[in-house]
Amino acid sequence: MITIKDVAKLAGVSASTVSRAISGNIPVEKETRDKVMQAVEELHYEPNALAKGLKEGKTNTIGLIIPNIGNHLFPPLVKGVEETARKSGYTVILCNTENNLEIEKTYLEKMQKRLVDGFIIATAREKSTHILDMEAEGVPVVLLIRHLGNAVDAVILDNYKGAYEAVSYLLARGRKKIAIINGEQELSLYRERFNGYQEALKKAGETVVPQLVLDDAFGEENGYAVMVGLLRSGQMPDAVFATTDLRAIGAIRAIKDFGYRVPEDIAVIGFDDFEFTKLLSPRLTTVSQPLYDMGKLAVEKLITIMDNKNKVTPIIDVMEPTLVLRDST
Amino acid sequence: MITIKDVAKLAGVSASTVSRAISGNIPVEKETRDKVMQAVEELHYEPNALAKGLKEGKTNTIGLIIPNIGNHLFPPLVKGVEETARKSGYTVILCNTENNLEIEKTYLEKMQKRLVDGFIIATAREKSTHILDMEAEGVPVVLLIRHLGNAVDAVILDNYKGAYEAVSYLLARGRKKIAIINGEQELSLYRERFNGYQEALKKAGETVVPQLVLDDAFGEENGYAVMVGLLRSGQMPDAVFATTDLRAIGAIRAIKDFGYRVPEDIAVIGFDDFEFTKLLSPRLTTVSQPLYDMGKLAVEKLITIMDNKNKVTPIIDVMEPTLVLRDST
DNA sequence: ATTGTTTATGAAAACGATTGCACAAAGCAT
DNA sequence: ATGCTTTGTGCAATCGTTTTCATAAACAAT
Repeated sequence: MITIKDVAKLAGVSASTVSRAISGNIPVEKETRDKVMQAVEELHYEPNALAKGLKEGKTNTIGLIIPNIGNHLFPPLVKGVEETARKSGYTVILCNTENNLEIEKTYLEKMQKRLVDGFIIATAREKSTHILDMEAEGVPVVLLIRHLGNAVDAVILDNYKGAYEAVSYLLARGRKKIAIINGEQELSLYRERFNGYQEALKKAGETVVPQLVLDDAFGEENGYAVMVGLLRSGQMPDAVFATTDLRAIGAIRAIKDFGYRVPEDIAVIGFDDFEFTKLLSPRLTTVSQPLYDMGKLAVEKLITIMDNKNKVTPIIDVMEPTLVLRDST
Repeated sequence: MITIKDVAKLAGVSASTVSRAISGNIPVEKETRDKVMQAVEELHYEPNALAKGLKEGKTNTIGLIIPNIGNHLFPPLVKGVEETARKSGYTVILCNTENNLEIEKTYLEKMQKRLVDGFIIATAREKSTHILDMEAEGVPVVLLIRHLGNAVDAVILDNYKGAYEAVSYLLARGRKKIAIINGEQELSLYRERFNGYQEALKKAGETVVPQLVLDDAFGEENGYAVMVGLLRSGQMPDAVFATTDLRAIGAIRAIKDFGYRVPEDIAVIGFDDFEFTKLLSPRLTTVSQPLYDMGKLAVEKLITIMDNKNKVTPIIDVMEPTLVLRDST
């Protein structure tokens, strides 16, 4: 491996001078600088990132913690993070936790001690004392797609608004009996989506009918199962608001299996706007999250935090969803 | 930050002893070890990864270079890599190159100097002297989904076989006029898929009719465009072999737009088995790549290479595709 | 000519870990 | 009891940087 000393020797100067010539922070005579640069070229010298990091107490690396890269939500998010980080001179270490708290903790602990300058965490747990601890210790952290009250900086979506607009749209188109297929109530994002649903109905003078509120576990399969249950029950809705595209797709499959048409008999709206959602037939109307931009913003916030030594109070940035109209409504 | 010296002081021993007690490689008296461990606990000491890496010349980190995490091919691959690496005590740094050679080179250069112990590269360029250079310099590298002749270790798919089996299946079901929607001929994987197509036809006594060979740029849009062109030309195929699921989906859209039925009038087979492919209607018959396993194998190979100081000749591992039968044939 | 500044450079001390070497204490054989 | 090995520990060097401090040279001001 070629070190700074090799360069120094070839250029006929000391290691310190090489360091100064390269960094440019401290003035070096033009002539010596040229000699150094030439030696650098000649030897293809690249400074050892480890030594540099050790000395400077900084690695220009950030850790990105996500539950599952296989979930279609995350690739755009990761892309936004990665791209923005790269453009600012940061490298990102991707950590996939499999939604396993132990793995998450291990990752955080392992990297905290100077492999990484800060974290972006996108694992959607509600209570996370270990993250609060990190924040308290002064480790730079930004949450993504989740928040821990106002205790930690975060970039989240206005879930309430997304749901409110989706349901309002259905109501405006004359739909009355609107079912909701929702997710785990422990997650605030699903509670908020439910609130949006509820408020939109209330505003229109409708009431929430309990039989049309379907709580679901996860994914396409369950969307299907739950929708089948509803159709069997005799309660025939004229629209479905699914809090996830996957649930919407499952619901559509069930509706078709029962011989009904989408959107003529039952309109369906999803949530997330997974990329492939526009390849389906009917193309899915859905609430779109600006995932790429959210990833981008999270990095920008994190960099600000890392640069600012003196801690300021956390800010929660709330991004706006967009209702994307397609053929399922 | 808590260092080994803090632990040493608290335990009343020297830093060296702490190091030895922790690593366990060198015997330490039971009693002192206990004292050390207790101090470690008490202070929540975690060794500084940078200092350790600098001293040992090893970081237990691998770099994973991919063109675009947004492409559905990559999440399963990344997952396979990440999970296997983690289980072996490695951390992975994800690098998204946007298919941009400059970004790729920058990443490789930047990380080569000891931030990373080895690389897995999944960017599908044919000529890559920079990678050959790395290999020559002794940097551990494994290629994934691509290969550079026999010069560099690689994990690839038997593209020929996948295509051969897909087309043979269509032929066995009585289809005769089989079109192929293919990708850039500069990429060997598409050349191989074409060869498989060609051979299957030949074996069945059919010949390749040039009008049915469609070369395409990329994605769903182009699959659609190219298929429209074919249907307009009056050449009516009874089956389509698309070398990518996205192309297949585009083709199906075109076929439907022309009022034909899939699979009754025209059967369609894709390639890749993107996860959402089974959510479409009709559910797509396709050639599945064992992406997760390929990522896994790549890591295993890389670790072997990194452990083995003495270089052995590169091995190209060829994985088997599987034909997944669904409703589009 | 003398002193005081400025400027460019090198030597050396960090950063936090590991490890070869030296040495003391303990164990064993004679 | 003496010498020889074994065992456990500390000291100091090392990894490749950056940066403080000191010094020498160049220059300006008296």
